[in-house]
Amino acid sequence: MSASGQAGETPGADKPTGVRPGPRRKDARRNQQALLDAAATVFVASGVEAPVRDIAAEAGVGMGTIYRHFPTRADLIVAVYRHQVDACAEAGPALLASSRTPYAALEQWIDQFVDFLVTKHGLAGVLQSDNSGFEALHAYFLDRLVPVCGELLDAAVESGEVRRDLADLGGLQLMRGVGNLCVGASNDPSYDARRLVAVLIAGLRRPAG
Amino acid sequence: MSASGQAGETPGADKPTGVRPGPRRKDARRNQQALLDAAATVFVASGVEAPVRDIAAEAGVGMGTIYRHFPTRADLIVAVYRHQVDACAEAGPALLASSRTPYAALEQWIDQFVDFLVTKHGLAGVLQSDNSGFEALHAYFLDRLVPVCGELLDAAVESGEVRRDLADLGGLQLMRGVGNLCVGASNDPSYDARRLVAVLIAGLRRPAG
DNA sequence: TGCAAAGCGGAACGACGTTCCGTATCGTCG
DNA sequence: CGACGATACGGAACGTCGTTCCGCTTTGCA
Repeated sequence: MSASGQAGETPGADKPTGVRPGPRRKDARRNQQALLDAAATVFVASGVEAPVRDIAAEAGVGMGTIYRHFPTRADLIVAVYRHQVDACAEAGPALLASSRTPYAALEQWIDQFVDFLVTKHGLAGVLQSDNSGFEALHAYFLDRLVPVCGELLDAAVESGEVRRDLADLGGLQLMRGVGNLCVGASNDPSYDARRLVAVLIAGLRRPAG
Repeated sequence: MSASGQAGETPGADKPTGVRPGPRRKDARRNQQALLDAAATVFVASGVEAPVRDIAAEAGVGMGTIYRHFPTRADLIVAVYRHQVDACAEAGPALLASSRTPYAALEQWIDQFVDFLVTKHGLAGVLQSDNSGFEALHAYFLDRLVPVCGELLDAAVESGEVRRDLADLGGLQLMRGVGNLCVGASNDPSYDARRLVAVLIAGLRRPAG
């Protein structure tokens, strides 16, 4: 099941973040880093849907190299944004501890997530499962973030701030909804994803005071 | 209304929507209809993102023919779903007149719109502006539906059911939000777009009674 | 220093949207 | 009724994309 398939190879169970067993050879390691840098640059300039060739060119490597290090573009995207995703995941419990109420924590966490998505051109558009070849990206983002989101949601239900009939909505659906609302947000200044997400989150709330 | 691009060819500026200016020659008219039927069939079978060649093959025509009748795939999609879009547009004022409150009308109208989107595989995914070459589709759907949605929203604000601070949200943003929430809904049974849309619409409501 | 193994570049492939143009068909006018 | 120009047709061809493949180069170890 291709649990990981990220930069290096992590055969066993997944190790959360952190150390990756880089390639054995020095030039390979250097190219891998060049690829990551180039991808980050190109993603900022042209969005995450930029042609693979552009990234290879920016890094000064051939097509074979890019695909050996990152079997699919999704793996590259995951590698580039991995630490930001991890930061977002780790922010969840922290917010839950520091905020006044679970709902406030959920609000802030979603805000942070939306910021992340909106900042990266086209990232949200690629999070949809109907796209082809992005299972890895999907898998990583979701595996990492869904449990956090689910916990926040559950806590907010438990505290009575969120409608009980939404208890079974689940972190996955909420995240997909939020992600979907962010699609196209970076391209069109007349579309305010943050505002719509805020409306969605407001809709979770229990009606009467 | 109508800014553009529909079935036939538009030599100069725009042409009024609604009536098809069928081609002058009989075989042309026949092929155009065959294309529409084929497209409808293929869209149901493979989604609206099906390759143009598949549609041409299903219709038994060549590539040139399909592009002469429908300069871009978006025009074909618009032509196929035009009457459903029109029906949706016309349902707006009717619901406003027949429902107990403007908010109820808005709810029902959105429901109908979501049904439409979810039923067509991948249609929602194509409504995003970040995709290429779908301006025509975007233009038609939006030109037709946005004013209706805006009216319903305005009425619901006016009646005090919807938060006043959302008065300037506009039909466009609300529709884009709803459309975005429907992305990928047909492919993944675990994602309930209708439910999330309901949450979004609930979020429009004024909080305390 | 030699020699696998590991890694590299980029040509090549297939799918796609779209364009182009030689040919076939239509409908009209003589 | 039989041409003849306009109209429409088919499908090959082009450019772009993601991805694969393979002959060559580099590396690191003995």
